[in-house]
Amino acid sequence: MSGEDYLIDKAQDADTGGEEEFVFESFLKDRGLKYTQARKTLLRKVFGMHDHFTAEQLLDRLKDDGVAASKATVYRTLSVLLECDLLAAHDFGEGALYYEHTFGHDHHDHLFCLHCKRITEFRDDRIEEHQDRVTDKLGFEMITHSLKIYGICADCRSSDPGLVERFAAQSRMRRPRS
Amino acid sequence: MSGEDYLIDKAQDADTGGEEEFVFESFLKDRGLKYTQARKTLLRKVFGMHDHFTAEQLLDRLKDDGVAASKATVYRTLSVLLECDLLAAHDFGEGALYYEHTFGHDHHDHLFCLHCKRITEFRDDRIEEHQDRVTDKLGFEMITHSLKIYGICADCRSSDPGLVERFAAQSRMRRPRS
DNA sequence: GTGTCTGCAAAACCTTTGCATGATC
DNA sequence: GATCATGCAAAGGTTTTGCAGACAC
Repeated sequence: MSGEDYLIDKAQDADTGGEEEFVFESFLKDRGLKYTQARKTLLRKVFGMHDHFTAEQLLDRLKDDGVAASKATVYRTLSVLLECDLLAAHDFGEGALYYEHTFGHDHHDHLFCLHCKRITEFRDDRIEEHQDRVTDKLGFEMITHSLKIYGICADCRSSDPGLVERFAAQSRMRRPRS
Repeated sequence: MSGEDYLIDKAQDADTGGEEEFVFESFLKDRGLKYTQARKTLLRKVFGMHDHFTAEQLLDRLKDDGVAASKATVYRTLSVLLECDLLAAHDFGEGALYYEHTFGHDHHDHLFCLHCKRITEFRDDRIEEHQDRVTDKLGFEMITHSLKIYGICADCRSSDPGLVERFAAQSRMRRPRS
């Protein structure tokens, strides 16, 4: 099995055909909520970010485009997008949450480079199977799960081989990764 | 393989023979830090807690015993204990961090009951092997990792079977578990 | 005695919320 | 026109930090 078999190609779903707008609008209508200009703008921006991003980064991107929205509106909109499953949030212990749009994506796990903060997605069905087995045996009903692997990516390592040791040393410091 | 094979028995290492004191004192001495009364008290309290606990819970326990320490000292001491590997911290998305003392414990993963907040430890070597395989293939140097399974434990389920559905519904709301 | 610790209160940090104003249906 | 959304600023929670006095070596 080669590395490519694990990787998830974000570019594949770069073009969703705008279907997310339909999902969002339906979700809002169903609950008597309004499809406002701010929500429209934010939805497009979020689906235009093909990496994981923080609320702050989203705010900055909006400002860059001259299409500002307030911090409160950004957080409130992200919250609605989470509820309607168009968005997922992940905590990598960096203080702020990282978001990614998920339009019918399968579950996946993450590699997080402690140096460049790059996030790589992967999926391993056998890990999933073993998780199911563990919860079955222990009588635990799984609702969700998260597997995060922290370390140094190949690019960072080749540009500075000492990184691994330095980050390993501080890995058991204040903010937890585990 | 039965459920017991996965479980980690915390009671086994309830008595460390006070060896952690030696480790802590050595660590402090090596860096020109002082083994103060507050640190001694906190170390004992931490190693007397055989479950996961938050900073707040630790503070409360200290107050109950009439042996108060300030919030600042508690946080600062926890931080030192993390550095010398006598303690580990885990974030289950509850707002505060959960700590557990680790005196030469092997790595393990966690089940977190969303209802009663009970934390169960388990270990599955095959999951670990698959993680190594993934990082190898992707050229990623793993430093640490965390696998957390969220759901409802057997006890909670038997006392209220509707819990699973209720928690599943709110699982994609604001605070992330993934 | 020098250098580190402690406690207090204030700050930091990300995120949420109250309220008056403005937009949507 | 009723209701919901927005923006601002203030509050929320946990954790960190600055500083003056107290302790350890």
